Amino acid sequence: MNERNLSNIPKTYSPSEVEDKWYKYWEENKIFKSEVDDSKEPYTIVIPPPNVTGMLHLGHILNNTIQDVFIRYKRMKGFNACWVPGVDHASIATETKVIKYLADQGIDKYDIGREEFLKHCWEWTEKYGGIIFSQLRKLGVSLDWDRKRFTMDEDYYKKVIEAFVKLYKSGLIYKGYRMVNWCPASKSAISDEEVIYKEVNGNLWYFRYPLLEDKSQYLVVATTRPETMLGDTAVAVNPNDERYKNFIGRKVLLPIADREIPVIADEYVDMEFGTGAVKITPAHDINDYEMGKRHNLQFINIFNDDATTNENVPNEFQNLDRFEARKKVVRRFEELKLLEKIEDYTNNVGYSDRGNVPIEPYMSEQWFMKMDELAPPALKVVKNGLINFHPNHWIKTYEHWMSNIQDWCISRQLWWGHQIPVWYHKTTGEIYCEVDPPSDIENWRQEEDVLDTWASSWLWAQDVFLTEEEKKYYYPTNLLVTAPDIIFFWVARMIIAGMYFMNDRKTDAEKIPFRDVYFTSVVRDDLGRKMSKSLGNSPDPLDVIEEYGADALRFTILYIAPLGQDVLFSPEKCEIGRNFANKIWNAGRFLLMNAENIKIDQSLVDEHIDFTDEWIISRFNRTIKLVDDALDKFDINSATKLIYSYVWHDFCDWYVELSKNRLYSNNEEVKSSVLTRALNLFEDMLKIIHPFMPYISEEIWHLLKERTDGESISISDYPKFDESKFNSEAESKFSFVESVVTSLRNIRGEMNIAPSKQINVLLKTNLLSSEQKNYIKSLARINKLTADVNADKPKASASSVIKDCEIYVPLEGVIDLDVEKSRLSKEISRLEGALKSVNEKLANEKFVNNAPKDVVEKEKTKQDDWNASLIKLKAILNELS
RNA sequence: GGGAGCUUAGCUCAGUUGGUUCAGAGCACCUGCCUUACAAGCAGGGGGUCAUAGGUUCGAAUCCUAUAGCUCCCA
Repeated sequence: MNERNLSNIPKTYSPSEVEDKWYKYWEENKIFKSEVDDSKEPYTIVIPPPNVTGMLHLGHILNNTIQDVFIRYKRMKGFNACWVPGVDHASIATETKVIKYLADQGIDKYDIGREEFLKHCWEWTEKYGGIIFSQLRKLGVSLDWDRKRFTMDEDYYKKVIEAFVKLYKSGLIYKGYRMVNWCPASKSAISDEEVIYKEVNGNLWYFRYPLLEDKSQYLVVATTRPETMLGDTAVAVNPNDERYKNFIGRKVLLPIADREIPVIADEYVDMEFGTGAVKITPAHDINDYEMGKRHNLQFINIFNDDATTNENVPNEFQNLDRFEARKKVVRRFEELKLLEKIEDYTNNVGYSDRGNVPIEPYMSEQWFMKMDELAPPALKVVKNGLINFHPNHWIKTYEHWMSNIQDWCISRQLWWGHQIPVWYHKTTGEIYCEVDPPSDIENWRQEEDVLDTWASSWLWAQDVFLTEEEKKYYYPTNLLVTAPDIIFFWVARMIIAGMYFMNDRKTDAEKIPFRDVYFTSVVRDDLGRKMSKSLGNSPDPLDVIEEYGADALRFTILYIAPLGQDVLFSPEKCEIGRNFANKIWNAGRFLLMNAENIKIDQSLVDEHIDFTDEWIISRFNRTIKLVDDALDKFDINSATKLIYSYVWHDFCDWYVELSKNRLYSNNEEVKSSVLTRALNLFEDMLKIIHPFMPYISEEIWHLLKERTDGESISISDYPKFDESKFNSEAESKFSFVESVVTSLRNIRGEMNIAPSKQINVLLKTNLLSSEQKNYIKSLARINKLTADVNADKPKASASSVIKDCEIYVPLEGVIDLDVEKSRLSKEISRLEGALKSVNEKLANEKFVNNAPKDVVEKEKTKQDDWNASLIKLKAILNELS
């Protein structure tokens, strides 16, 4: 593993060759293992559990990369970092898949029974359950695999059941017959949050309902769902609607069903919609349901649990799919000459998130959790800042939902999941709710329903820790990283669960499940469309990793993910990360190649220091500080940009180039000193890269020197910034050199001087040290550099001015005077423009009097500097003309 | 109908409490380079009335108001 072969480091970095090797090494050496250790402060994250049979997608990549960055960063900073992996059982999704799998073999779940069906579910889970874990490993995440959890684990299952029993006994769970969102595909209730609304182009049908006492008169009602008329038990109008005032209290004869139904008045009716007269189907529409209760109407359920029509409709309409029934009802109205008209109409139809069919508002018996007591404490801890959301505007969404929260329908008519621990006595009907079944089990029948998956995963943050000792140490966790679309499903409910079930703890700060919540961006494709299977715009992350490397994918997705907004991803964008990895690789390659001939000597690390060293050390310390600050603020995107910029532009573009002067000198001691220092800086740089790009940083870290077995950059010390290393003087010395060099390169470019051609340069200044001059000489490829404040201006030269320093490149015979004049003119007008605004400011008494002194001072300095430059430039231009 | 967010270069986005030429980065584009770490690279360059209209201020991309457009969530 640690064999170093430096003689032939390839020119390009090949991630595929190193990534698997290091992941194996990390696992074998238990680098990510965390155990209770009171001498260290814990830093804990629980993974948002993916579906047990789910596949890794780009949302997971973003989410888990962010978690990994924080956990690795904290681990290197000396925290006892603990990141708990796991999956949830995804009740409805898994059951749907297993049902389909069995159906393909001609097996119906009701034929084989609950016990047999669950065996198939477990087989399915075992077959597909490990896949997402191996996919996550590819990403390089530092999860503590010894802590793998599953919501159907025996321990965890028991916790879920205990929670139910506790809530039931406290009167917070009740059973009720009421209208729920029914998914006819899975034949189960679903919660409000599992309903997604889609715009559907449909129709508005206008039906005539004849008056009972005079069939030649009728009321016209408009509906988007004709088939539900079979369950109508009233027609409603607005009491203020003059058109219908004298219909109120009379009766109409409901066509087809031949039922007498009343015309009622209710403020709720919108006079503008349709005709202003509304058919009321209390058993199949949520608004009608409320109205039915207000007016004591009859509730007629016309559907079976699969949304086919039942025995409560006329014979010929029975056992039809709801959409078939719709056609037939419309046809019949047409035949009866009771169809007034059909209009096009776009409406919002609720779909079952999982079943992907329109949901049916449906009366049924369900279990509910009361929210009025549970919600307020969970709202409080977010509002008072014990839990912080990032970006914090999510608080408003959370607050709005929490303040308008409805009781939670927690029962599902499914088998795969946590079966509700309620038993009904076969003869007395008595209800028994305990963790353990009644002892005379033969006299009892257990509730068939299972719990909503979220009613199990809401305990995740507390019950992935199996012992009280663990819970005491690791809980509250530090950070939750999740997609904003499950803020209600999961985040809110986990907070509720924390506040309720952790009530043996004294303070709210100890009860909360996590201190910070980071809401990730939503990953979309390059055109801003949602990733979807049907569009085929969802790249397989494993293919991307294969092509670009896990580090490249990780870095890229963080680099392009703006804070709090959607991230537009395409695989090609991973070139950013791949190229960056290659840059790091080659910087390392450069240093290591030099190390073959130059002695590394740590005793020389503080010797032969010049301003370029002081500058890079200053820049590095500032970068560490800025990265620390960015991560403290959960601004991970800025952190990546800071690191990218430091590595590429400061270290590679300038420092490495500057170092060549001394590395290629003939003073062995200077060479040793420079290389040793550069390698140390490079190693520290790898450490700040490591949380973002764990593989390449580990690989090069091991190439830098011999490491003992089990050592890892993952558990090395993260660099601490040292304010005393900030060095403004060195920075300004460097910046002067940089400006002069850039200016000379610009002259070369504009004057078409080949890069290979050496030039002579005169600098009229006395501000430059000999060190600075040496660097300028080599970086600008200068043959002869003269620095003399009293020198005469050479004839026919290209020129530039940096502060008070006049730069001349003699080009007698080659210079194009027009090009040079336009260069100078451009610079002059640029300066004039800038000076104008400064002059105006300083001429403004109000500015001079009101602005802070230092701002005024800075403006004055600018004015002086630019004036000086301008005068010099103008003089130069004059001489050319 | 209620709420949240967004509008800055061709594209995607930074821009801390108003104050350095503050109008920036990456990608894309143009020009020149196989310079002994890297062509997945190096050097140089062009490009924006900061959505619109008002207002506050000595000073506005930044604060306020209105308008327009886009996205998402909830009902």
